[in-house]
Amino acid sequence: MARQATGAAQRVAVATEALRDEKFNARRIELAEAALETLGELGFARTSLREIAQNSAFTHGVFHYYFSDKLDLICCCVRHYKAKCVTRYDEVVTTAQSRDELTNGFLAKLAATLQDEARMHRLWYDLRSQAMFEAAFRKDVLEIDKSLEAMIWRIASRYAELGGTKPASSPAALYALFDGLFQSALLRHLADDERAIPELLDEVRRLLPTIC
Amino acid sequence: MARQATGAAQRVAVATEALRDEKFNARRIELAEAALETLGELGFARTSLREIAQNSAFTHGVFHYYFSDKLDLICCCVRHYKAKCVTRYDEVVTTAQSRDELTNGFLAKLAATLQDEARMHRLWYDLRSQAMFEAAFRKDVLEIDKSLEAMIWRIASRYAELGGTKPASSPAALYALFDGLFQSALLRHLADDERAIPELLDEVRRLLPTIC
DNA sequence: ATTCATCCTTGACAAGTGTCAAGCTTCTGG
DNA sequence: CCAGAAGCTTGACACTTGTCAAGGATGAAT
Repeated sequence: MARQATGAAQRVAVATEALRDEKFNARRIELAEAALETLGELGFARTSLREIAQNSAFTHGVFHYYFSDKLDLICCCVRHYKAKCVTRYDEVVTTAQSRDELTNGFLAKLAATLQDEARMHRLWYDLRSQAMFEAAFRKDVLEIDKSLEAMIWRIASRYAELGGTKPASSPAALYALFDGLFQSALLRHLADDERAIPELLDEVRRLLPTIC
Repeated sequence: MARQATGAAQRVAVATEALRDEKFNARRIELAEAALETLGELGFARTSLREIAQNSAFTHGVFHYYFSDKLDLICCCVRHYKAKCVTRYDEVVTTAQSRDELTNGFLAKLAATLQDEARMHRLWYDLRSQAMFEAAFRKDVLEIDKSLEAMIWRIASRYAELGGTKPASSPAALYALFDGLFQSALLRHLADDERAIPELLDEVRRLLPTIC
């Protein structure tokens, strides 16, 4: 009896703790999402905890209840950002039935994200640069970079498959190429260069058959 | 007579002013160089004027004698940085008499600069990211990016010429590819990945014949 | 209804920031 | 040699920063 009661109590305790953890984590993500807004607006260098709090429903003290310090918060942001972006093209990859369809779907998503999520993209490049100075970011950043490389590779593989060929480059080179082009287009787009997006699309359209 | 004297006096005045300007500019560059040291060490976000001054032979007040504000200083740094790096491979390009010679010379310089000047390179990526947030940097950054693209194009053109062919990609795509590969290798190198540099060299050696 | 842990706010702290004015030193032209 | 300009230092300013402790609100369990 006593043993059973204890066991039940323990199970309850474990369950409630798990629930608390879940709630705790949910709030962490909520705060991280709010932080991402401000980070995307101002960049890492100019973003303070107070500014983040002001653009959220909370006050600046909360962040020290949910995060050990500023680095912890930003690491959480980076990790959360990752989950949202590495699946961007997956639907196109799985549904496309021809090279043309895949190309058009890919280019459409590319143009859309460059247009609509420019602030998140520039934040990514900002944080990746920070990782070159701040060791605490490196692990997460390198992991995301690998995920993005895999994402590009899925597109290239499928493109090759639809033409009955094999990609002509390594995953690393392919990713470097797309990332470089995207980064350059993003900078030009943010500098109000209206040719940035169309020229990126042209370049990618021309490149796809030669490298995949 | 009066006219001549006035004319001579004016010439002298003009000359001395030019001299002063030159001295003034020399000091600006000296200060910018000191600033680059600290910026390369700490990154844009963590670098303060006092920190820069402490790592130099001057005190923090000087910077407001020579620069209107912090942005002005950093813009000067960026511009100065440019001049030093866009000619990095030019000697190799002009002296190489064969594809092998050019390849080996290029790869050697690539490895050397990644090893020895990693801090300057990460600063460049940092500042290029800053330009996505801070409009004041954009003009200079875009200009440097163009110069770097031209630098890569000189290598590719010469490589093609030495084999009697034409480069198979656009200058923009080629630069994006090399920049992406370099950036990724730099991050890995800074994360103490010893395979970063050799793998970059392998990748570039493999790529050169297929794209140039 | 009371108690107690959880969640969040508030206000304060020390340290650090860019900026600038006042004044010291050094150099230069007369 | 000396006056005045140029170059540089010093110290102060207003403000922002991350951090944290004290305490109020909230909600669940007894």
